[in-house]
Amino acid sequence: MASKKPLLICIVGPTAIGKTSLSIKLANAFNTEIISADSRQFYKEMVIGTAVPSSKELNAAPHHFIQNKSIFENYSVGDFERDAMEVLNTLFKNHPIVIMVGGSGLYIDTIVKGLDEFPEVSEEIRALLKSQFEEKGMEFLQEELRKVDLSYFNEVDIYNTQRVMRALEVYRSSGKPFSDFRKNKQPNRAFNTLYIGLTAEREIIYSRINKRVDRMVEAGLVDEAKNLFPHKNLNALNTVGYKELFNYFEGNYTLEEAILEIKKNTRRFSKRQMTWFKKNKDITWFDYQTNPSEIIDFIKKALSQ
RNA sequence: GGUACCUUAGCUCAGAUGGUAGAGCAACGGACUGAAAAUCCGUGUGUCCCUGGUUCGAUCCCUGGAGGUACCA
Repeated sequence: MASKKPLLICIVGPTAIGKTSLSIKLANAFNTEIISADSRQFYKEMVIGTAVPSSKELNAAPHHFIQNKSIFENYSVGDFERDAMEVLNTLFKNHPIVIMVGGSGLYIDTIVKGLDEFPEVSEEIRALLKSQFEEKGMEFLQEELRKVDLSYFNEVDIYNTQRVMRALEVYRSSGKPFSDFRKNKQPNRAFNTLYIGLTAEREIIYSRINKRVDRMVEAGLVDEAKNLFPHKNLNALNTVGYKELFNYFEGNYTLEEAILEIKKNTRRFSKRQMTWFKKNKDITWFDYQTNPSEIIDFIKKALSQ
């Protein structure tokens, strides 16, 4: 490689495709460590439903950002960018290559491409927006956004409450329109990136998902969710595999229905993941059955160029 | 074997005095800058069982089949 920059290998792909297993093999092959970019595997209270790597897998290679947070903490992409960049920079001091795996496209992009800087938003501002939305409805928020940030108003899906509220909380915190902060600047990262994508035909992905959900239930997912049920309103628990079981506990579904819903929502999730990754033309895709040694050779070849 | 009813989208079903069809679910496509496993937007994908007939025109009516369900034997 011409430059002396270290290399971040990003392993991406839909859920249940085998990213964890590949990442460990690559970490061992290149004698390095793994950064997880998975917005749910952070949380130590969720184990079965998030398909966290097993203790055997965790012992096979050093992992970062696995079960290092609690569902009672608020954790966001911005926090992840700060924390992960710090770990990454430390790792690069001793490792020319680091592996990052994850199914959360935004989290991957955040490390590779960076986020723009946005102001801090206080809990009070967020809470007020929420209550205004509940009392006065979406039109009220849309109207404010139209007045203070016409540019973003025209761009955003104004029926997406999360987006509209986000833009308004930034405006109310800073007095400046949200679109002013969206500079889309590409930070100069001190590393190169190589994307490895794992994929398969839709039918295969879906059948792997269905089987994995069955295995999760056998492994005790229902009990795990039952213990978390009292905290069901926490953001971190708005998660496939848990929210459907909360509905079962509340009597809205039978257990069988809840399990079918988990499978369906996981399928839809995997489709959204693919939509995100398809846009990224830098990803080299491999079939999920590809022998890891073939992928290792591919990386070595890329390194030598 | 007889009688009745049924056969329309991947599934469950609706429908038009005859003008090639539509709901729910599933599925599919897309967006994405601190909630992202979240949130939001968009899309009917069809040999209307087969076969002759009547008709300008049949998925609809008539003939004859095939398959299914129920009841009677």
